[in-house]
Amino acid sequence: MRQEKRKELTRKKILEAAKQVFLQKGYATTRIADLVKKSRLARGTFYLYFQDVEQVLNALLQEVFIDIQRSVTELQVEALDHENFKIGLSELAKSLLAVFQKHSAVVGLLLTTMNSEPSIRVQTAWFQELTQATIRVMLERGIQSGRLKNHDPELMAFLVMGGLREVVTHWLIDGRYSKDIAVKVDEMIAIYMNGVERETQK
Amino acid sequence: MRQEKRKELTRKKILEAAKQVFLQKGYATTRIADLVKKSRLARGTFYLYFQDVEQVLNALLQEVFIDIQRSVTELQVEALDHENFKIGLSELAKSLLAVFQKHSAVVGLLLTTMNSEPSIRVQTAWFQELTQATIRVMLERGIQSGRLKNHDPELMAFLVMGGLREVVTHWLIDGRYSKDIAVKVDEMIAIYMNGVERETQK
Amino acid sequence: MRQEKRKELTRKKILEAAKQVFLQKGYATTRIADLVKKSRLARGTFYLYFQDVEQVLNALLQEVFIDIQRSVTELQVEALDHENFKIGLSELAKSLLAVFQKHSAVVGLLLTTMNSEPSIRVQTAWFQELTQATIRVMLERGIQSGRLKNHDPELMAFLVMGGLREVVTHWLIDGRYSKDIAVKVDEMIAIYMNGVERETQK
Amino acid sequence: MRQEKRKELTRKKILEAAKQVFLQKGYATTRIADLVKKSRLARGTFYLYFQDVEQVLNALLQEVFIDIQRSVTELQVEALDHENFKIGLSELAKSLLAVFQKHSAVVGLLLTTMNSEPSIRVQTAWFQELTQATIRVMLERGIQSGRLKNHDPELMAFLVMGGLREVVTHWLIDGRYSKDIAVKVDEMIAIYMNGVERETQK
DNA sequence: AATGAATGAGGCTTCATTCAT
DNA sequence: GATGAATGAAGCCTCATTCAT
Repeated sequence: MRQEKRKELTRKKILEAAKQVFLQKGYATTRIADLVKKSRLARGTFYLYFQDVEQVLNALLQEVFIDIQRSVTELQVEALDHENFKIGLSELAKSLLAVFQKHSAVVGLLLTTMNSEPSIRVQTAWFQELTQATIRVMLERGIQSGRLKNHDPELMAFLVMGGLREVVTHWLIDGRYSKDIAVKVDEMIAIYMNGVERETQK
Repeated sequence: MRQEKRKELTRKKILEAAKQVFLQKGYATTRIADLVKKSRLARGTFYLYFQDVEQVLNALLQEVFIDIQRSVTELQVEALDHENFKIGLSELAKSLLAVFQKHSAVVGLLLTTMNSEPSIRVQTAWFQELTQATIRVMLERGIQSGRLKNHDPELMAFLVMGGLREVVTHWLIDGRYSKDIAVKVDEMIAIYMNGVERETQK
Repeated sequence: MRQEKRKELTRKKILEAAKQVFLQKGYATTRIADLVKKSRLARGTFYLYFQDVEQVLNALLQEVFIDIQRSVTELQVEALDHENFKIGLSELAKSLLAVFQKHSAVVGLLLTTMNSEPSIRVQTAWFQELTQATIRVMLERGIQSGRLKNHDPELMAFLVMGGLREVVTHWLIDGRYSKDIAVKVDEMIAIYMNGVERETQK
Repeated sequence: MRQEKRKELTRKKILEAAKQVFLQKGYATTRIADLVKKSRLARGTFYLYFQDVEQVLNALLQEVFIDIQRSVTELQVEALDHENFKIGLSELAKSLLAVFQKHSAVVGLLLTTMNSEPSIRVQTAWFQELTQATIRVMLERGIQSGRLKNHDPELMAFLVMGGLREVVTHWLIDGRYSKDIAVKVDEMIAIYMNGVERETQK
């Protein structure tokens, strides 16, 4: 009982240290020695909980995975059934942003590592797939219900995914849009929904 | 001089080897040993040309930088003056894609490394900035001339940049859209220009 | 703690190995590999205690520094107050020789390295200065008390220092004067005190 | 004929470069690359004249050896036969100093390297021996002729040798006694001849 | 459980040396 | 003769991993 708690605490220490170190010097250059030093544990202790740095990264990603997945699946249904599609989308996006902000360090990590090493891409594939799938499903339903134009759902998913990542990256990592991120999200939706071209000859 | 040629050849050997190795095992895990093995040179020879692996990456990026910059600046003017804005955009995009395809390995590298480690982000900042600037200029002129809606140019630049990167990544790295990339580009432009929402109650 | 003792032991092992290796092949050509081989430790272990070979040399010199300084300062006072100046000097010299003999390997090292590379001269400057200062102080007091002629104390210090080093070098390194070093020291003192010229026309 | 001169010139270039480099960064850390760079010759050219850095050192020492030996042997005879022994000594010393000054860079090198590495000690042994022998011979003759006290000639040679080296080192390397070196030499002789102790009870 | 000293494989870097031009 | 690109052995250093305490 006591042991259990203590073990959990030590594990947390490592994860917390990792978050900070990854943020400071990046995942690729982080050594076990860095984690051990930051967490103020002994070198050997690390190996009682993780095999290597990658496992620590995965553990961190795991944490956010659950939250992101829940937020997406719960809201997806509501969003689609919403009489006003745009408002539904907006809510989905904002709920997602709230999760991102809660785990900002790890999400930042996710965004910067997901496209780097082949070995890591595997670990972040779930995020890619989850996002892709969510967007595709929404688009397909929108097309079926006649509310959306008949564009290639996959292509559209790529665009939204990429745009979202770019904006979130600047938001979380560069400290852009500190407060008015919600406004920007609505602008994003407006652009994707109605485009930027003025309807001249109307 | 014969020597001069030989030097140039050796340098090329290293760069060529690096392209292949980076592609295969990713930049972050590439060792000098990998490069000298692939290029079939002696360990010491590497140091006559580069200090470390990062310098090799930079040399590769440098090559494409010139081509990309030229392609963008040359066509930008034409695109903007084109009577049909969309066709101009399409041509700009396709010309850019041609450059990307010519340097596909390095551009793939650029796309995967640009958002990773802090140290590398510095090296790829030019690409970010060039793309951002190009898109912003075009948008701002479009807004001024009344052809485009008054959206935040920076936000729009992020969206296009992100979407483009996502699509190009799947194209170059995953082998998606092998042939019909041109079609997809036009679809991308259509989406950004006119949005995906159907104008129902018109 | 057990650990503490073990650490101290390992450090000692390295220092002991260094003493032997320096003696055998000289400081300048000693490699870390030599030290780990002689001390029968792993390559990496060396770096837990020292950064490079120079640090090992400094650690060794540090040890003797303390002993030499103590022996010199303690006896200096007595020597000067001695009614018979020469006997006082003799005792000071012999006490110094005892310290030299105790640390013969390191003192030999000190004598051979002190005038070599610029980088090392810095490390042995304390010895130069200590010796210089000691001799100067003694001379100046001797001059003031009227017991010594009014020669340039610095010059005199150089002569004694040089002579002492030469003799000690031959004693410690070449194995000269194995037993009668004490006799020779008294002869040195006699020479410095009364000169070698016969007082002919007295 | 032409070739001969050219060869000699190239050799000189290397030796001159070596003098400067040795002076700047010390003998032990001087690399062939340093000599090649300073002499503005090609790497391969070096090997047409010398095998390694030690050979260059030896060549430099060789030059001074001849001058020193001549100066010593020529003057030795005169000095000993001089009716005033002290004046003879003084002239010998000053003539030696003139040679030292002429070759100051190399003599400085000689003084700093002669007691370092075992391998180099061999190369500078001639200097040790020459000086020792000269001093011993002079002392022995002085003793025989009744002008000098009956001290151990070898010991005395060590003292003079050491003192001389110390003073010359400070003169050549540290820039001490820039002008009044001659005065100091006479003071040295006075000390060795008559000692520093005042003849109180006379 | 936790510790941290010790290990040695693996990667980095320098530099003497060769050899084709 | 002179050149300097290429070489690879030798030394340096880091760091994941083990293990006795």
